[in-house]
Amino acid sequence: MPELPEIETICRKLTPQLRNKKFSNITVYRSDLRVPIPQDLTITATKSQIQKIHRRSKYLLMDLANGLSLIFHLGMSGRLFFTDKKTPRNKHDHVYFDTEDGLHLRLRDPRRFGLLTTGATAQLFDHKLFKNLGCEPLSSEFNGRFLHTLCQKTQTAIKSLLMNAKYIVGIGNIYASEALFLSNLKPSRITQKITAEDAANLCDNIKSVLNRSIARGGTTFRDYVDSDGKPGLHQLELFVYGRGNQPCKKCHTPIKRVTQNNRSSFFCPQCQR
DNA sequence: CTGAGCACCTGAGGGC
DNA sequence: TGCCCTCAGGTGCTCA
Repeated sequence: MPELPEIETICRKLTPQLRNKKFSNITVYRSDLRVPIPQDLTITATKSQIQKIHRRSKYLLMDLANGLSLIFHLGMSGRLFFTDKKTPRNKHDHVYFDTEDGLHLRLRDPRRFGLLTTGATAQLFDHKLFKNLGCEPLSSEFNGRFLHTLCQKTQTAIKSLLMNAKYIVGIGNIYASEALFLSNLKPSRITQKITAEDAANLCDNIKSVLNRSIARGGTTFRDYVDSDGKPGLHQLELFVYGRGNQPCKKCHTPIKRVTQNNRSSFFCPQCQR
């Protein structure tokens, strides 16, 4: 479900509510997510202060005072949200987190493509889940030259490259489609045919679409909500994603939907080349 | 090694 | 109402 802007939104919302607090109790109802939830989580992650909540790629991380970090991934259908403790349990509410001051957070994930595990904070980026991750698109390291070099040394469709986390993290199906539209590049354009100028432009558009979405609390295309149950607003600004057969907002040509790597790609056949 | 294809899992929505 | 199909914000394995 969520891409970088949605995880960033959740991260920013959780920080003021959880920082410097402790989980008094964690209850696991179902542990067989994509990566099984460790048996000892209910012991190791309680009674220790939450010092920092941050994001790497589409992972949400909570660093605890005891040197352990909680690692969350929401997959396609995951939600991390506060609710009343008395709210009846949905059958896909896999974990309950109670804080010492009475907050109640739940992890819900119907498809179970997400994960919740732990890792040593000091060696987090040597962790199996992180060690092969590429560049953060909102960092200064990610610039036009970096992207152009990447395009030169790979031979694939540009959209596949943008969505490949070993090169660039956090960009999923929505933002890849949107950034390519803003750059007038069709998703199937072969990377080696991307010029330095295209790459610089695409890089700027990736940053701006991600930043604009974060500013609007993310994109709610189907059912994304943040930790307060609020949907995002960026879907109001989508140019192509989910708009198959509808007129292009720039030139009125019908938007095309094609399948690429088993995922839908949307683009304007007139504006994007 | 690289890149494409598919599996993992559940639910929603449309057509008949 | 039900059945069968397609589709869904991700990732990682397998195969050529």
